[in-house]
Amino acid sequence: MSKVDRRILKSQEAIKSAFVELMSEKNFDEITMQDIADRANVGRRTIYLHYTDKYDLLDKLTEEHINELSELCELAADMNYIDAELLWFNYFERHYLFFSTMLASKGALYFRSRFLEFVLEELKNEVNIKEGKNHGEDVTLQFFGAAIVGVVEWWFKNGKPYSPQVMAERVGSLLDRNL
Amino acid sequence: MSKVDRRILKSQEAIKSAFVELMSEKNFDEITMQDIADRANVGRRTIYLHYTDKYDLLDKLTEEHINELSELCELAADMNYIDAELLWFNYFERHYLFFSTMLASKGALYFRSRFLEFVLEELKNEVNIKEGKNHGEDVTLQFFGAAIVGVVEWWFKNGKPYSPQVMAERVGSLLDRNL
DNA sequence: ATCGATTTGTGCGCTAATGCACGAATCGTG
DNA sequence: CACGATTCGTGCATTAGCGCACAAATCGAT
Repeated sequence: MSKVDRRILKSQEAIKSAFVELMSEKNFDEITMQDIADRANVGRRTIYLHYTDKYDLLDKLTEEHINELSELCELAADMNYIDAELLWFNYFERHYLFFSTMLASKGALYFRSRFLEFVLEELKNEVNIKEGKNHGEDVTLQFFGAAIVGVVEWWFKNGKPYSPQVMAERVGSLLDRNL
Repeated sequence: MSKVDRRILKSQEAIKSAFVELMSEKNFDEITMQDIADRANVGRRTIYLHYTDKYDLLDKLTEEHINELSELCELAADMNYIDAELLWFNYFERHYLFFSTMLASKGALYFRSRFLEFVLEELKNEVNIKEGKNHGEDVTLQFFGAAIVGVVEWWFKNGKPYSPQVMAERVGSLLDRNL
């Protein structure tokens, strides 16, 4: 059981938080490594101990969240859509700053496309399970993939007008009825 | 110009903040060094790099704030009592958690007595300046010293019922009228 | 295109923090 | 009082972070 040194955890957490904050204030392209270091209160030199560059930082941060969502999907394997969506929306709410910032950001389309890609992957697993609905699978996937990403974007951009519970019920029902 | 290494500043800040938080939850005597380390997310070993023990921590923290208030007194040397008190009450408000915790704490009477001692010192400077009012100087000092500490305590214990401005006006007027 | 300013990536020597271990001290219970 | 559990203070080897410096790359203005 390898325990990660606390200093590493602290530095990484500070860097990640700083990055997300800055993403809500500036375009990705405008953010410098020194900006991140200043906001994180670490040496610029330190960032390079953990990340190759800011693209690597964005990538790793994205993958972390996607891995978490993926694990939630595994947990949800035996659940109905509503309960599964509730896990997701609860997760989105807990990481509000991250998701709202990333989905809103003008200079980081990368995140949105990666998120869509992930959602499509998960949907693909679901659709394979339900045999007999193979008519235009690609189109169906893209349709619902975009719908899910879109509704999450909408939820954040509009300041979460409904609770995670309500969102889960509505999105879950839509998925149930169509997949 | 000696620049303090950022790691030292971060560790000290974390330790001090953790200590104040814990003081609002437990008696001083019940707080262990491990409690502080855990809350501060630093190694217990690290605390000893900066402080001899928890008494030293309490002492240093107290002296820091008292030094700041003392500097405000120097700034206020040419001001009337109301403006001078405003500087103090603004300071108290900015350090709300510290002062309310320390003045409320059952296990750290040390702070209250040190604060009183400091207030008495400052009052002594003021009373010396105003010649002709030497009747029962010790009694006068203790009277107003306790009054000032008491009203600050009351302010915090009652959740700051008035703004710093109002408090400064009332306390400043009382001092003006009596000293 | 040129040029000065800014940012990037990296090597490096040094310092602060880490976690472990251990004996001493203290605490709480029977 | 005895004793086990907990906390304290400290030595120590190791590691992560620091800040500096510098060359290369990039940016923005002329």
